[in-house]
Order: sequence, then structure tokens, then C-alpha cells
Amino acid sequence: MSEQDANDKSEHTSATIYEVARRAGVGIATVSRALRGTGSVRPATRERILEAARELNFIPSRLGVSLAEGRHAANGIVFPSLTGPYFGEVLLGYEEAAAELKRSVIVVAADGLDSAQDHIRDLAGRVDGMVIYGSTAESEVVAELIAERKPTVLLSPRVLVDGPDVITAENTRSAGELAEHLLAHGHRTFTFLGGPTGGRDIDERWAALVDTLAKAGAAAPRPVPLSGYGRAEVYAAARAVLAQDPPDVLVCSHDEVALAALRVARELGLRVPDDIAVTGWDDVMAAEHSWPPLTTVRQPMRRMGEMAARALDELITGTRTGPLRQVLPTEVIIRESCAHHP
Amino acid sequence: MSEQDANDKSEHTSATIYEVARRAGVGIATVSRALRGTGSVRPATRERILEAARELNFIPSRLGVSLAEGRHAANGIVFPSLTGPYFGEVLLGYEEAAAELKRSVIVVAADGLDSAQDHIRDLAGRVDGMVIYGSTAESEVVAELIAERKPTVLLSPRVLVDGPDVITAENTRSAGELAEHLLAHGHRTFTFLGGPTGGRDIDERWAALVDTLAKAGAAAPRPVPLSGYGRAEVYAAARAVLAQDPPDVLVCSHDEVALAALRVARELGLRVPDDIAVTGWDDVMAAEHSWPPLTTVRQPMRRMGEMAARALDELITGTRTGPLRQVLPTEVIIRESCAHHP
DNA sequence: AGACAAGTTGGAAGCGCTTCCAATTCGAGT
DNA sequence: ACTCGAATTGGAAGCGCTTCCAACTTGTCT
Repeated sequence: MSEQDANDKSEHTSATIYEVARRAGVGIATVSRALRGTGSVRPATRERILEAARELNFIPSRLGVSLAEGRHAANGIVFPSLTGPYFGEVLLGYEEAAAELKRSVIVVAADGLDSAQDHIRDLAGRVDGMVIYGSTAESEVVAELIAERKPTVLLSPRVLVDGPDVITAENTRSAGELAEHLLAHGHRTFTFLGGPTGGRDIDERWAALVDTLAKAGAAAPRPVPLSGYGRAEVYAAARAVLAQDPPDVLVCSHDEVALAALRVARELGLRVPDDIAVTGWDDVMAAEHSWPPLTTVRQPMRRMGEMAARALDELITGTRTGPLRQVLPTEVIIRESCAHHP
Repeated sequence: MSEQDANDKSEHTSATIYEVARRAGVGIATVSRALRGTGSVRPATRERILEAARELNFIPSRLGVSLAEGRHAANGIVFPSLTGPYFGEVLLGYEEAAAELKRSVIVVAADGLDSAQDHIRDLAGRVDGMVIYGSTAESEVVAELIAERKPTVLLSPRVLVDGPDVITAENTRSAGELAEHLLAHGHRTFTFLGGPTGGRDIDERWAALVDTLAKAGAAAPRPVPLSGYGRAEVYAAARAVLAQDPPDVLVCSHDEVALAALRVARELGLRVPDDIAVTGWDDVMAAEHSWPPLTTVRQPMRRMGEMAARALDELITGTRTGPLRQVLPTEVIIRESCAHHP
């Protein structure tokens, strides 16, 4: 029964390569070679080893492997917060691509917490490289990462910095296109709800709107920055804008603001799009199901995650050396909140 | 300049504890004690060590730490797929709680891939414990985990199994409450779109609906399982149900189905809720913004993630030994898709 | 000034694995 | 049978850290 006992004991924690070696009557080096398929091992020996490994339910310890290999085979990703409808898609694309590249994904949400910086540092110690979404990390930490030569890619950063790879979604062209579409409907007075903000994405949209209207000889849009992203702030801002002297069009910085505006418009008895047109940005799921369905701009969130994973892999494997600056195309989605379309 | 060179070189990869020790003129044991605050170190020595560590930008290697400590300080979470509006919230709650407990979170999406099983095994080697959402893992892998005594909690599993902790959201009571509300509106003929399915959650809702109607002496609901969860299948099913002889109420297995039904109803010229009432389940963001706003049942996704993290921690630290069976309360959200409410 | 307990410190043994290197065994050709 | 290169194999040195244990310093109390 002592052998039985030994078995029981060894099951509490995964068996080690030593136990497999002993059971198969070989050295650990041979076990390693047999199991990972490097070096040559006589078929009979390999068979014995595989059998022993199976019996022991042996799974190599990632820690041992990583320590010896000097790599984690893991990627990190840092989100400013896990709320919002976007990050899920981004993460999906990222995880998928990472899995394909044989890497695990470690997620950190850098919600306002003071400890966020430490979490990011900890993360850095667990991965071969990381992507940072929306410039969550205060530049200090990012700078540290860069200085350490830790492979890093910035996804949709609030501010552009030199050095690391950067992946963004196109804003200017599609914002211009959206504005032109609205002008074509005959709309003339524009209000931009939700910006400018100091963040790159939204400010690029704002700037493109200003430009396009100017070129068309229309009055400049009225900017209405938000005092916060909470539900209350957004509704209050929408109410303030719509309650008196509403413009022809309310261009919103993103869908959630636009959806709130749709709500408020209904409350105030304003018909969309007859009395006022509304547009969003992102094309979240609710945009399609709202009433009226929301005209918006679709961002390739999933693809952004995927690109980030691939860019990071290139950085880690050293396939590419120069920094990457990728701008992914977006798509204007015309629905009925901007006008009736026959 | 040779010292400069050495510095440059050491920056390519994070410095080790040995370099810090050498620079501070002490042994590595002392460095370890000083940095992690265990054991006593003379203030002057500590200061020298901290300084050296700062200069070298020293971050202890997670691998070394974990290997020596015999723990990963990381939790895993497996999702069936990263799509859908739920998992984001679950992950948020999970990550938040895990961070509070000083653990990193590693995510795996077990999308149909054949390699999913391997990914889960790999994950198991990187974490101290893991939660599995929706019984993604085929029972074989879960069985393996249990056999290995790997701390595991099942979140909203499709099928209940013995052994591991299980956390679910309440279905029966709230489905009954929803049915009663619908009966109170005078609705008499019910169709259940999207089930039963063989999955526990949806089948519990179905069963509660059947029970409640039976108790009220109403006709039994008509079950309409879905042939798939793709957009096309859902719309086709909704169309088939609504095109001929629509019931008083269409109770849907979850919001996405209900939103599709709302769409189809509009296309067919059916007024909701006048001609037909529709309900969903989950309370996704779009449910609030749809027209009419969707009556549904809110699940505490975030809290589920949080509970899972805490349950897992208890398992890992051995704070609790008996298995956990937690059912989190849900909330019926009455909006206008089930009837006009004054 | 002397003796002890308490406070500090460094050495070394792991933790589980990969891989270099040297030693051993195998097979085929003569 | 005998030789020699090729195929196999095991030993051992790390990878970076924690922590036990023994050795060494302090400081204090007599």
C-alpha cells in the first residue's frame, strides 16, 4: 500500500519531471526531450516516458519551463476600465490572436485605483510584452516600460507618444464623411456633444467636423464638453442642449451619449430625425436596436485587438524593429437617426 | 565608460536580485528581506538596498518569486467565447476582486477551437485556481482539474456537477414573477422563444414559466428552441413565430433574441406591446434603449464575477473547505414591451 | 568591562525545467 | 569480430527568488 500512498500524495500537486523520470527509469533530460520533441529519443524509451507521464498525469510546471526558457509565453493587456461595450470586442480579438500565437493573456483593469501603477508593474513581470489601451498607464509607467525595452504597443492612446507601436482607428476621414452626409440632408446648425476633450480620438472627430463645416461654408459647430461620463452628467448635458434652441444635428462623441440624447429628445417631445438629427460613434449593439436606429461610425474593435496581438508578437520575436503606426479604417453606418432614407 | 556599458547592458532585461545585492554590498538574502519587508534589516542597510534597487530599476521576476513561493498569485477564468454583452461585466467584477486579493487574472476564450482543451490545461499550469464560465470546459477537463485538486469554481454552468464550487443566478423565482406579471396584464397565450435547450439556466426559466402558467390555469406555453445562436437563425425563428398566429406574449430566452423579435415585429407591422408583448432576460444595455424599452430580468453579472473570485480565493487559501453553492438574486425589470404601464 | 539576548547578515538549498556537454550505446561496414 | 561515426542518454549548471540556519553584530544590563 505504500506505493498507493505515494500515488495519492503525488496527486495533491502535479507530478514533477523527476517523478516521471524515475518511473520511466531514465534521466530528466531525456524526459524533457521526449515530451517536448527536441533532440532524439529512442522510440521505446519515448513510449515508456509518455506512459509514465500519462500515469502520473504530468503537466510541466509553467514556472519551471518559463524560468528555464527565459520567457513567459504570455501577453498582457491593460484597460482603463472594463466597462463599456468596446473592450470586450478588443479583448476577444486579442485573445484569439494571442492563442493562435501560443500565448496566454493576462488582463489588468486600471480603474482609477491608486494601485493601478503597481498592478501594471506586476503585470510587466509576468509577460513578454503588453498592450495598453487608451493610455491608461500614466506616461510614467509607460516610459518605464519603454526604458526597460519591454515590448509595448499602445492601442488607441489618448495622446501620441514616440517609441512604442501605436494602433488607432481612423477618425478624420470618417468624421468628415459623416459631416458631409449630414450637410447633404440639408442640416445646417451643428452641435458636438461630448467634446472636445483633450483625448486624441474625440478631438480628431471634432476637428474634422469643424473643418468640413468650414469648407462647406456652414456655421461652426457648437462644442459641448461633458463634465463627466456618468449617466447623470450625460443626461444633464443632453437635456441642457436640447431644451432650448436645439440645433439641426446633434453629433455625439460616442454612442452612449447619442443614446442618452435620443432618450432626452423623446422626453422633450422632439421627434428624431424630423425635429433634430442625432449621430453617435462606435456602433455598439444598442445603436442598432434603438429607436430610431442610430447613425454612427463603426470601429473595428476586434480587429484592433488582433492587430495589437500581432504587433506585439513581432516586437517580442524581433521580427520587426521599426515602430509601427497603424490606423485601421472605420465605416460610417447610416441609419435613421440622421434623416429618413427612402 | 565600461560601467556605463554595464548599465546599458543590464537595462536590456530587468536586473536580478544578485546585481542589487552586489551594488548594495550585501547578500541576496538581505535584499530579499529588505524589499519584501520580511525579517529585520538595519535601516541603513535597507536604505542602501532600496537605493540600489531604484537605480537598477529592479523588479523582482515573477517567475523566480512564484517558483520559490510555490504559488502563482494568479487566477484563471475560462469563457466559452468572449462575445456577448455579459462576459465583460463578469470579467470586470472578477478582475476587481482579484486585484484586491493581489492576484492577476488570466483569460482564456474556449471558442469552439479544438485546442481549447489544451489552452485550459496550459492555463491550469499558470494559476492557483480557476473559474469556468458556462461549463465551457468539457467535463473531461473539469474532471481532471478536480482530480488534481486544482481549486475550481463553476460560474453559471450548463449542467450541475458535484465537487467544485458553483455560483449561479436565480432563475425560477424571477421567471415565475415575470410570468405572473404577464398574466396580470391579461395575457393568456405564451410562446417561449429560445428553449428549452438542455442548458440549466434557460431550462429553469422555461420550467418556471410552465409551472406558473399551469398554476394559473392558463394554456401551456409553446416551446420554440433555436437552431443556433447566429443572427440569421434568431431572426428566422422570430419571423416564423410572429408571422402566423402570434401569441399574446413572446417570452424570450435572453435579450438578444427579444431584440431581434422586436425588430421582426416592427417589420411585420405588429405593434409592441399592443399586438404582442415581448420579454427578454439579462438586461443588456440595448434593452433599455430599444423601442419599446424591453421588459427583462437583470442578472448581477458583475457580482457573479466578484463572488467567483472570492470563492476561489477561499478555496486557494483553504479558508473554506465545504463546497459552495451560491445562487445570486436577479431582478425583474418592467418596461414597456410587456404592456403600457400608466 | 563582561556576558547575553536580540538584532542582522550571508550561505546554501531548494522550487521545476531546459539544455550544454561528455559519456555511453548502437549499427553498419569491413 | 572490430572500428568508427551517429544516435542516445544522464549529469549538472543554471534561470531568479525565498527562506532556513548558522554565524556574526549590536546593545544593554550588571
